[in-house]
Amino acid sequence: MRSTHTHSKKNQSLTKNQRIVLDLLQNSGEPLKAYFILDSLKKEGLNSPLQVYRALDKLVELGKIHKIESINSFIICNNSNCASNTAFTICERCGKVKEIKNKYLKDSVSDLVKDNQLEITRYNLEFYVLCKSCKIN
Amino acid sequence: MRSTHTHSKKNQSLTKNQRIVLDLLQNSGEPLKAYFILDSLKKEGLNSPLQVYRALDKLVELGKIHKIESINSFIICNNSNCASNTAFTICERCGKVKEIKNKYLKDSVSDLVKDNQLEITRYNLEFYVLCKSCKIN
DNA sequence: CTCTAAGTGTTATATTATTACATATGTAAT
DNA sequence: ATTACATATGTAATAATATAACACTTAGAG
Ligand SMILES: [Zn+2]
Ligand SMILES: [Zn+2]
Ligand SMILES: [Zn+2]
Ligand SMILES: [Zn+2]
Repeated sequence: MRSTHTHSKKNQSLTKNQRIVLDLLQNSGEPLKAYFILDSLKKEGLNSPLQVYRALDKLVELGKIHKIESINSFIICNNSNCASNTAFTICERCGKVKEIKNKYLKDSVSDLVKDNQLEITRYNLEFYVLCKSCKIN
Repeated sequence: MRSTHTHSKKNQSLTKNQRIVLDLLQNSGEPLKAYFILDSLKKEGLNSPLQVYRALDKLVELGKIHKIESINSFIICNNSNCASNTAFTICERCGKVKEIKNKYLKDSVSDLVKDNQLEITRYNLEFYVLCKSCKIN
């Protein structure tokens, strides 16, 4: 059984623009910038920044992609359960980004913010690291 | 004993531009945007974005201020020991920002990222919340 | 004083993101 | 099939954020 059906079903309700932007991010796996996405999808019929930003906004809203704020880039969600909570490691040296997969993260981070008068609705965690290969070299 | 001396000593090595930008952020206490800072300091002699960005860069480097990535804003460090590690709560409703003061935070967050092949050099944590007063209303 | 590193002033330009508005499409009720 | 509504699209213009390049100045170390 190929994954084609599952994949298309999962993305079934997406519009054409949303789909081609999502596909690009999915195939890339890396964080991409909005104007890079625009350039890459000129041939697919995307002509203006707004078309890209609208698709990105919707995909973020759906939790299918995340925005990495400190590098103004967007990346496919690799975790499937983070909603609008994001946690990434970003290598200071090579720029490689990895989403942190830790299903207990949400509970853990809530404990960090002790003030119980606050209600955490979502979070964005950016850990700058030296990645495995950059640490060696 | 007034704090004037301590304060000026602490900022002694700052240049004129760095000082006036820092003073503005210190007096404000709120996150400010670069171009707002520029407008506010026209009368002090700041004429171009670059003058502001250069001062901001230096102050960030010195750990005296922080950049809050998700709102492209800068805020005075209210913690004095965070170096380039930042942790904020941002109210989703009113936008109020508070720096999280928790001296154990660094250790705690390191534990979150289990992969020991990674070396965390710094972090930027943005917790979106409903603040005390917004929660009530 | 001389040399150097850091900072300044200025203009221009690059990058990131939104406003405004007219048109089109999907979906559900009639 | 027609209407109504919400959502998405296409396009042009512009706003907001940030950096490059270059000539000049200042502060400190030796
Ligand atoms: Zn995710
Ligand atoms: Zn690396
Ligand atoms: Zn701080
Ligand atoms: Zn609030």
